[in-house]
Amino acid sequence: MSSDRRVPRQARSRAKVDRLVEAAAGVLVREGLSGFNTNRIAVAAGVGVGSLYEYFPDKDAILERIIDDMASREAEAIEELLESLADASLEEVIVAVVTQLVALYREHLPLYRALRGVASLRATVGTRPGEQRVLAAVASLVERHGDVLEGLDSQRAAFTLFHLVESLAFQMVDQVAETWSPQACIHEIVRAATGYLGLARG
Amino acid sequence: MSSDRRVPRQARSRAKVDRLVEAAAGVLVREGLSGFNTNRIAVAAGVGVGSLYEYFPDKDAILERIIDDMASREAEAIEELLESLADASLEEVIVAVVTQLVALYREHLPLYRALRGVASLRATVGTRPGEQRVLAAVASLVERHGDVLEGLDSQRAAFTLFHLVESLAFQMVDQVAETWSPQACIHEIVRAATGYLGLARG
DNA sequence: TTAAAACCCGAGTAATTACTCGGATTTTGA
DNA sequence: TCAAAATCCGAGTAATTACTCGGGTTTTAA
Repeated sequence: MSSDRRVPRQARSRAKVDRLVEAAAGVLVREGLSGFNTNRIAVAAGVGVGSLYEYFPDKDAILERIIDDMASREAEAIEELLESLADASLEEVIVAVVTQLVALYREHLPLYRALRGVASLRATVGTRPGEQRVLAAVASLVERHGDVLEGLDSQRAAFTLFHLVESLAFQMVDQVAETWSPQACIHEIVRAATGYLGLARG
Repeated sequence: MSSDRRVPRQARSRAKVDRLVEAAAGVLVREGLSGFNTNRIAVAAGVGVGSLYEYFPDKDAILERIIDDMASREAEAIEELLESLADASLEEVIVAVVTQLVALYREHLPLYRALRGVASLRATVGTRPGEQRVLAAVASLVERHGDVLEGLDSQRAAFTLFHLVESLAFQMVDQVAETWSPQACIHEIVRAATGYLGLARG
């Protein structure tokens, strides 16, 4: 399960590991998965290959680390937003989350493009702790607004709502963000989410 | 652009190419992308490596072929369904398409799992002719039901609707089909789709 | 001060693998 | 019938690359 490699204790080595992860992400973006090799990563990070293997048991561990970092950053952003909007209406929360997600994807589009494919290739799809936590937060959001919602199982609704928003946000940023305005993207996704929940007005 | 390799003319070689593609898909499913190598594919197909390279310029071309085959099969299935339901109500069409898609993913889940990741890694995402045709068909569907729909741009709605349905269908089959019944999956997706379109009843 | 611990390194190795090539076999069409 | 075209093949090659290892440098703490 856990890495059998050295844990960086000194500031020097901790910084090096960070550089390594960042450089690796850059390599993945620039060279693609087929160009993602440890020698290149080491060079890009200005580090010897040996050092890389001091801290990562194998190539895959670096990839895993990149994915985990991104996933937990995204999860944290959403969780924070949900917390800070604990008293807002459901519509407001949805608009805020969608806006945030679209902005996030736009900002880091190349990396997300690369990671989407890579991540869905792994065995651990859907079992990342970050995703589980977000799902739980969304479920509690749904429960808290149970009065406006009718007969929705909060677990199910959370799954549907989360994947609905996330998938659409990525697809739009990835494929039509050049054509559609960000507002248009957000509007479409919000319409889908509120529509699913039955919040839409005539 | 186009392959500079031999085009199979005799029945023998056409059958061989088919066996090759099928075997390659099997290798991808069983061994993953990292085990997807031409030598193994050739053995699995009961064919010499040399023969493989008679008909495919490189390894990537086989992968491309597998993806294209799957994508066009899916596109054709949807197009046929849309045609055969030209006179049905919008709800009926949506239920039918969602049902079909969920069934399709369930039937070939391992291959779809493998291909989703691989496909989204390619440069040609979103530009497959099959997808373009489906998008056009959905747009025309939306236009035909313009009376029930209000102020929806058919191009935009087609994109949103299509990706909404396809992403949710895959995610559900992939992650919760063991937990939820197929009916539950279909219900959730249909609710999202009709909700987006504003067809939901009070 | 100094030994131990932490850190750094990159040439080298062993394994993998995409793809070629030259020649054998089969099919076709005149 | 027979030459040209199509097909088949798999040992071999050149390139790539994950990872090790032995030895060096820096930091820590007693």
